Amino acid sequence: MTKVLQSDDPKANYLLAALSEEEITRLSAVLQPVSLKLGMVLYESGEQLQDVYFPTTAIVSLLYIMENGSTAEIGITGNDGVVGIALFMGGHTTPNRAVVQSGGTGYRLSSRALKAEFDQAGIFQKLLLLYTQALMTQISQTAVCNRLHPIEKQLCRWLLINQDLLQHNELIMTHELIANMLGVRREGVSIAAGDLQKKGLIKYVRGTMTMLDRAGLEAEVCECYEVVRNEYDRLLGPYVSKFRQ
Amino acid sequence: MTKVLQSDDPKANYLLAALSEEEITRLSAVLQPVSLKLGMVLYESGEQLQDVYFPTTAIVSLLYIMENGSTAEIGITGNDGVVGIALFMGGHTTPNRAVVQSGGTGYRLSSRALKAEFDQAGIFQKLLLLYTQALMTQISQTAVCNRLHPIEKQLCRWLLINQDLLQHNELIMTHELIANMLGVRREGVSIAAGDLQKKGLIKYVRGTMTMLDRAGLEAEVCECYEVVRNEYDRLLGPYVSKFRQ
DNA sequence: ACTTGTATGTGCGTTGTCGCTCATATAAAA
DNA sequence: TTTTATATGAGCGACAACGCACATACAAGT
Repeated sequence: MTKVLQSDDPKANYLLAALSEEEITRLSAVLQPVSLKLGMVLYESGEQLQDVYFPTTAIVSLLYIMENGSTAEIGITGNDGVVGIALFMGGHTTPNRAVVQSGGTGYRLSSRALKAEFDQAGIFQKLLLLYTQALMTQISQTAVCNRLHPIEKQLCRWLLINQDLLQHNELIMTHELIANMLGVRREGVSIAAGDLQKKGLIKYVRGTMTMLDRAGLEAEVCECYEVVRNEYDRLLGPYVSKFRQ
Repeated sequence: MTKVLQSDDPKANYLLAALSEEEITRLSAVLQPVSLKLGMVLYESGEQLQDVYFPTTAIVSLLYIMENGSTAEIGITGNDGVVGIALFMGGHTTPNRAVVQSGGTGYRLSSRALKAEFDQAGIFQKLLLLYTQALMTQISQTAVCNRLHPIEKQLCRWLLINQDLLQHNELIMTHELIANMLGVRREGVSIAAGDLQKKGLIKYVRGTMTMLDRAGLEAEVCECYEVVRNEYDRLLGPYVSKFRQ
């Protein structure tokens, strides 16, 4: 596999792109470009974090694992945020797992460097805290959505969120894996996906799913999608708006 | 209604109790004791927050309100935490409502005073961020619990959480209100509560519910309760352990 | 070409929760 | 005491999601 990192740039991550000149020069000395491969575990539930990650093209899923082994996604981070919040929040770990859901690139920052920069109390700190709040909204909305909305709506939401973070419309993902994310049965996903395909909104074959009609998906999705997106824009829009289309 | 505030003390709130001498003297000049009455709305969804609240005997519920009016609780704060996280996270507001679920007392801190103290980057800041992380765990677990566990288990969890924050075993709360918290039908709560009552774990009459057998409830509850509690203890235990029994 | 592994489709019966309606019981107000 | 409001109990049918079992279809390797 060839190194694709040269075409990348820290500014592909919205948070890094919004830093001051001073901060970005300080950080670029310690930011390490990394290839985040599909399935890679960035941190395990309960395990002390060593680094935070700023995805650029990769998408990382925050997964909750129950005692009986069933899983559910509580949040998704791409180039809109940072993975490893527990490091600057002070907990050093969290009871969830971070898994690369869509392979790509990102930047790694060591715990030490992160704390040093965080304690400068500049824009960096501000952005990290704002992103954390945005993530809380995402998690909250997931809680509510799980409670009140049918699988098909949730699948739409999940697809739209992923499309926002992807640079393209193709998702390498089986129904089985999606089911693990949504915390439902594989069959449930197959049926919902089958419906969406009949409606012409998506198409899929053996592990790849393509979003065909974004407007159509937005018409199907529950309010939860927009609430989270609007809140992200409200919180971070002033800093990153120029980078979102 | 008589003022009951004289018997109260900021140190009844775990976070305030864990501050340094210096911090607490600085803050006690600006902390205002307040009576938090049942049903009082501390902030509305989307409304700019003016103050944060440190409950002492009151319990505050973080409620999510859907477009169709249905509600669901995403978190609960009592004397273990602080209400109004959006103020120091930088968002100034959040898409949820904070309602007093159990009347009592607390301390109010103005936005200005909060920010001033937060920016001192002392224990106060550290505790607020740690509590925020604990709250994220609570919200995450709610998301997962909503997805995977039946109403009766969730009711057990909700009762235990409340008991932890109460100084007694009696909850002034109708099935209808509990249903709004859990985001389920009133009948669902009635049936679950009826079951628990048959098992002798609780008893209730018209708007008051009494926890009779804590060990029994702990035997019934899903893992979600303990995960959240353990994570709180892990994060804040070093600072507040002496104040929890 | 054939086998094997994996992805998706389909069809059960079961359960939990839903929305609805109405009955009953208790508390508060008149 | 009587009336009124509110809290809880109970009984429908409907439906979404469950767990399970198995069929089919496609892909990769031998």
